[in-house]
Amino acid sequence: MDELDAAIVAHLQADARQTNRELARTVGVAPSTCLERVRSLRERGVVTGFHAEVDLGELNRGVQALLHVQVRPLSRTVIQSFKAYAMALPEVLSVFVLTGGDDFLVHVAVPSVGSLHAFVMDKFSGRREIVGFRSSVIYEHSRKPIIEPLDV
Amino acid sequence: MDELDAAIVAHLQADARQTNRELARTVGVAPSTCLERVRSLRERGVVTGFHAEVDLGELNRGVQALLHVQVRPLSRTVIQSFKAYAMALPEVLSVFVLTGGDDFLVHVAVPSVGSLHAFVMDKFSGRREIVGFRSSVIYEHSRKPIIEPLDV
DNA sequence: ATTGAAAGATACAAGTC
DNA sequence: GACTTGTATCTTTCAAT
Repeated sequence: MDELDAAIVAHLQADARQTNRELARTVGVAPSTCLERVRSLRERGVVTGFHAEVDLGELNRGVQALLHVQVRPLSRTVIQSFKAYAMALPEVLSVFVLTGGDDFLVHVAVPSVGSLHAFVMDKFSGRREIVGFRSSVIYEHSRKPIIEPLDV
Repeated sequence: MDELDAAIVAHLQADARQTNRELARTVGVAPSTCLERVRSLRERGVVTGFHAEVDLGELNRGVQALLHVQVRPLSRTVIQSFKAYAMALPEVLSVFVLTGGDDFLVHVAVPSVGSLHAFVMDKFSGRREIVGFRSSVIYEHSRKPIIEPLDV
């Protein structure tokens, strides 16, 4: 991970579809060198994939929320099965498992506030392992476009 | 947004770097048709960009946490400036602004638990607008690879 | 709106320093 | 490890359906 690798990783996070020639010119090396570096970054697992980003509003999912869930008992089985259950729901974007093991944070995106209410009622209310529940609507979510390596 | 658009959006989320030919063959149309659909999806803002995904561990950021922050007073200025402050910190991945306006959720990735402690102390402890603070280490974060449109 | 073919640009591999 | 050159493949445009 030298300076060149870091520059390539940064530019690929910003635009994964620029041509290898363009990327090479931007970071100041020959195209073949750049291609080899990108290949190496993928093989080493630094770059894990290339993905299109979508607009949630355009996908009829303009309302986002965070669902804070507490489950019991604190067995591996309960935690794993709740996580699998949540990830299988179409409304869910991602699931955070928090240390301690009793807390989940579920990030969802749904068509409307009304459908959020229905979703919570239909998919979470009945579950016996849930002993605590709180939902917050997201007013705004800013993700950093480029994630840089931190100094050791 | 017909079936073809949905299929293209799904496949581009899974792999943004497959060739147009390959994508066309997968969804069952001619390459030129596929190219025109992708262009239209970008122009309509359904697909907002193409980005490389990186491994946080490889970037020396193997420890993730969620910082729950409450600020006061509830003025637009305080909220905006706190958000801008957080987004400018290299350790921060994303910031959620929650409805009500008093709550932020800050997603961070740092090299170690020790550096998390230092980060919280150095960057949040001193700030006068913060009236509540709680941090949770993330044991696991599963993001769904493909986000699908929901029915109206 | 979709298609097929033609023109220009690109990725990728081989060989050299 | 990086660069230059050559070839196969791809993107992109355009006239036609």
